[in-house]
Amino acid sequence: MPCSVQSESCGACPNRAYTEWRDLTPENLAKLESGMRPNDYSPGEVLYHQGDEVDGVFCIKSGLIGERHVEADGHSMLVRLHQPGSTVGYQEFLTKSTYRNTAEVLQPSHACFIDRATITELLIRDPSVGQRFLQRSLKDTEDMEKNYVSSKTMDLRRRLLHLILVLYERFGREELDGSGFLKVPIAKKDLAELAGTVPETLSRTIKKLRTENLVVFSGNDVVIPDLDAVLDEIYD
Amino acid sequence: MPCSVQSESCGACPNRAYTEWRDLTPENLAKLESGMRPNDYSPGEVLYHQGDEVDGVFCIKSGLIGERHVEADGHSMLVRLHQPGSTVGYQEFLTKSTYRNTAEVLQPSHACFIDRATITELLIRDPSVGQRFLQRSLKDTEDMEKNYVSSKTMDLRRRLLHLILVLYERFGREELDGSGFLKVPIAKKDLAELAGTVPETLSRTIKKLRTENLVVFSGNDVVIPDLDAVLDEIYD
DNA sequence: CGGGGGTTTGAGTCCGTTCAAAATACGTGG
DNA sequence: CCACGTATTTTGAACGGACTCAAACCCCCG
Repeated sequence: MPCSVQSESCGACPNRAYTEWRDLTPENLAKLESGMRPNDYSPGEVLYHQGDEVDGVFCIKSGLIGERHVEADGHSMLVRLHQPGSTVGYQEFLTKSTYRNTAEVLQPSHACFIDRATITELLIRDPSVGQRFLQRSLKDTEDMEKNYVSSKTMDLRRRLLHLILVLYERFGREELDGSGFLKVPIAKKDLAELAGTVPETLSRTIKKLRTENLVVFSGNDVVIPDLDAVLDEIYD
Repeated sequence: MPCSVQSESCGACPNRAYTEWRDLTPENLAKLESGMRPNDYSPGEVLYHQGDEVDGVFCIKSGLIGERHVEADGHSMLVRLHQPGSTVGYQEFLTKSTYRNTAEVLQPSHACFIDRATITELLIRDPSVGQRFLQRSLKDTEDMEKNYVSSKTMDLRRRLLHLILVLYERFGREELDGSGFLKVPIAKKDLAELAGTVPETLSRTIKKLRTENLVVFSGNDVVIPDLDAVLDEIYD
């Protein structure tokens, strides 16, 4: 169960500079703080379910959230990941629709729920909020468009290499010897859904990458001996 | 070659109610009109090329425009279609990037080019413009997300049926006998790219749909004997 | 009437899926 | 700390949807 926290300062939030609230005046920041509800979440919990009525958004302070879409036939896929600083559910909020996906906690997370009234008020008080959401939405469209194009023009091997590189940029670090190290923050099952495939095929592809010494998995730890070699593979 | 038209009134444009300029005051509307340049375009012409520097947007008055993405390896795909009322290139304009795709004229079209200075000015003068672009971007993200999910969870047959239904809503009409009629406004080659496949496979799928009397193509004329039957096929 | 692009048909191939089972990792209680 | 049961991951074999390559066809336009 989510464990409620008494009070919390958005002004002191380390992610504020990356959120849509970054330009708020102290006064409006106070309004935001008074209208939001911070919570701790454990992996497996959901912030909201696909199809639910929208009553606010979630601002991620720490951890990792995934948006999962499930089809009527049971097919499931991870649509995108949300890191600290990301506002989850803003799309559906701003279009006044129901949630398209289920927001699932993938790593222990701390997130703040912001209710409808507060966001609406802030959108009115400060036009920068709407502008930030516009920039965010433009980015999301671009990402999804690239995803779509990739899914049609690249085979799984290249898509996976690309995904690994994206994850490396977010969660990895370079070692002293120049190789890359990465702890994949999600289960193989979810990694498969993110890459647009099934666990079996992912497993085989990973195996092939290991034999070629391009990307070496051991559990969820990944070593990339030669980053440039991976880049060469992806970009023709 | 585009043929320049002397003057044109945005206030009298039949699509204005569907554009991002719908809320402009007469004064700002005059600003828009003075800063835009109307043109006629023939099929095959391009409004801009993938990779070009962005210097404005195109507002479609009539006709049909397609956004085509070409990969380094020659793979090409139609990303989306633009009908009258749509503003083409706004994404790249607002993100100050280069064009992601090539905007290609698919049907004889009339479009107005609006330069950077004019849009920037209007965005400052009237906040409703930014809000409209936000709503537009949210819709584009949703569309592309649905595209992406469909491409992974539905086979070509269902995707094509879905696409035909979308085209029917835009370009088709119901006949007296209750059947649907549709003139597909693009070549099969482009239809294939839009459906995320190649012409050969599209042709085979169309053939199968005809033998089942679900969707009957003859050239680019399409008859849908039973719309409900198609809907049943798509949704489980 | 003769190109020439677009469309269709045919045959073969491959990438990725499905189904099934083995192997491994993991959490929990003894 | 180890044993056990469960979930995840891996491996194996077979299938299938969509692609590729190649050729025939067709329709439109000069």
